[in-house]
Amino acid sequence: MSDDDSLKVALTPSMEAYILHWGEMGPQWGVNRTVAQIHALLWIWSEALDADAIAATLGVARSNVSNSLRELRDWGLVKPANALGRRKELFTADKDPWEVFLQVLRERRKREIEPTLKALRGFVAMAEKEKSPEAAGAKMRMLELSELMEQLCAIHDTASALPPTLLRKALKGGKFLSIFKS
Amino acid sequence: MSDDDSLKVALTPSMEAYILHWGEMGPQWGVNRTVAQIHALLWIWSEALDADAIAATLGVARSNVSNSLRELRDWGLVKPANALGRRKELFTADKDPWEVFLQVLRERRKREIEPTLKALRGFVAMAEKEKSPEAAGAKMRMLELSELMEQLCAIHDTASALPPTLLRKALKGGKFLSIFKS
DNA sequence: TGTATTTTTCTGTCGCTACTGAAAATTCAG
DNA sequence: CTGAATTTTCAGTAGCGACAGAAAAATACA
Repeated sequence: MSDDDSLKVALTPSMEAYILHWGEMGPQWGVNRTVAQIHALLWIWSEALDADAIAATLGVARSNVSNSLRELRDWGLVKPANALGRRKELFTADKDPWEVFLQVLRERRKREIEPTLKALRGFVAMAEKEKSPEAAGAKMRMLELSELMEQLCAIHDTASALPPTLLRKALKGGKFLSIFKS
Repeated sequence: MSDDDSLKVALTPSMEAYILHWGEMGPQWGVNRTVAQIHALLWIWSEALDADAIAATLGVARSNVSNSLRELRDWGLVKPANALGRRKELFTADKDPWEVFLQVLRERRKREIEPTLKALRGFVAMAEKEKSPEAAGAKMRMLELSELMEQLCAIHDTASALPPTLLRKALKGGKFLSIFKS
């Protein structure tokens, strides 16, 4: 583990608690502990960090950090911060919670919702040819489910077409209440 | 495995495809394959099923079904259907996709969002006492994050206070567009 | 109350993923 | 171009969760 303490970053107790908590939440949302912890660290820590510092601070293998950082980059949650005159590459995470949230939404939609929707349409097509009495109800339900997903996508499209500040104000101010009043 | 085929339910190809797909999505959302498959089966199949039929149809151990059903009941996604003059207990899943979606939302909020929010408030309190320059930014971010979560909860509260039909119509009709126009 | 049926709990196994440490590849300085 | 610094890939390990099958408990019936 060769923890090279000299590279470790001095976490305050609250930071450490936050990182640990985040690390435990990760698996429940489909990312592993290390990935979640690294994101938590880069999010909570004001300056950009290099991979060795991350490894030392979290007490995980350097190679683990390398792989996890790639995953985080694939999620669009971490980006390399160019290191002026610095040999090692630095990384940062977007600090704005809303931005992070929306990015996760975008990515999950792309990875899970869209493919599932596509598959679902295929299943409905298959079900067209199935003449058993059971098949009818199943087809209907799958159709309803795909419609639900389409509606959610439509909402997401609308919301993400707006300038972010506007979106945030609309949600903060409780203006969204008005949709339901009619 | 003693697959007792006589209990197996006759899935159509589209049903089978759906169940398999759902089983693969499960792990990405924090439920294991069997749990996801059982829910898919009970959702797609019009009639209630007993545990043995489920085990035979999916080709998994009876005990596995027992445990998975409990988990699904904890999630509020499956309920026992009382079996008139029937020895074995039967189970069904709510068929309405919207209802399922909202139930998952409720449950995840209770299990993950609320506790995290609570923890987060604790971390912010801890951070109050930390006088390092790094701590200030971290505290602010944690506060912002907790505010984001509160806002999402508020939206959820509002939406779930409505009669379900009304909610659905509001979202279907694209009325939600209006929030953002101002 | 005893017996048959069904469900749950328990224990051990297997498989998969996360993770480490080492080796290979890449990047950069001189 | 050469060698040091750094990052990525690779192969092996370990730990954990999912799962099967057996044993125990609960439930229904007579």
